[in-house]
Amino acid sequence: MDIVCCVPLGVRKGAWTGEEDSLLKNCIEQYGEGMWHQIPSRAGLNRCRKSCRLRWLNYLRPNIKRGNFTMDEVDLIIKLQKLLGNRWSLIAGRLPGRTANDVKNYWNTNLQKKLITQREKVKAKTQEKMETIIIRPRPRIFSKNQPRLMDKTAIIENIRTRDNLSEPFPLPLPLPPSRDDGISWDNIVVNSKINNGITWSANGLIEEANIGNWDGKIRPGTHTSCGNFIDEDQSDWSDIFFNNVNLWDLLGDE
DNA sequence: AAACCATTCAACCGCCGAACG
DNA sequence: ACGTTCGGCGGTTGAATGGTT
Repeated sequence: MDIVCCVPLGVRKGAWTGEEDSLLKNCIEQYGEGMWHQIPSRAGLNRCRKSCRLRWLNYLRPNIKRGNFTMDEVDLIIKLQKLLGNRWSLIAGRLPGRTANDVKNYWNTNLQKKLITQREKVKAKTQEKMETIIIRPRPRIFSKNQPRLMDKTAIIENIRTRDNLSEPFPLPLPLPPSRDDGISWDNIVVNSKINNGITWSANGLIEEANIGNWDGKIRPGTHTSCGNFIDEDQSDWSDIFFNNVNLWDLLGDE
């Protein structure tokens, strides 16, 4: 085991002096990198091996690039951090002349803060949208093999039953507007346009682009908003529900 | 001019895996 | 198989510096 991070009694710590730097540099130029445990004695330094190694790698090594990070470098750091996580040595390996410590420091002092504030903004914006979305009716995709949607009579019957029994309405909620079922959607939905050319209009119609018209039937095989193809025999309530979720997710991008 | 606060970055700390005896 | 040493890494710290009041 290490002796408490290689610190025998009397070993110097803290900032390096110019004299120490030149001793270390001369030693490594003479003996080469590596064998760090031998460096302090060879160089005549009262420093631990780790301290010597760190000083060399982060400061004394030739071709170390100093100064501000360029836009390209910053861009690369962000991309690589996203890809690799906090693998600073790997990230620094892709940035000639930059050390892992430099990259890490730059990330901690600059980029992390920016990303956090950016995320907070996005989060706040999302919450704002959520509040709006919550009060909207949900557009739906209907399958003809859903028994309750086989015909409008069944729907009306379902509503009557539900109203009488005061039961919670089954998913997904609420039912789409119907032209003659007596339910007034006009108060709720007024030309609220959604993606893919699907429009809920005041008279209760879905003006469709690639989803079947609301007339109590759905044409066999329906494309969803996210490009999936639902076979007429595969669709069920959960499909409908989750497809709707996807559909409404798209609204978040507007 | 002085006190205070915020930021930067060099250096330290503790841990891990590989190599070795 | 086990213990020790070594190199390496990421997280953290704190002195130095700059900016603000």
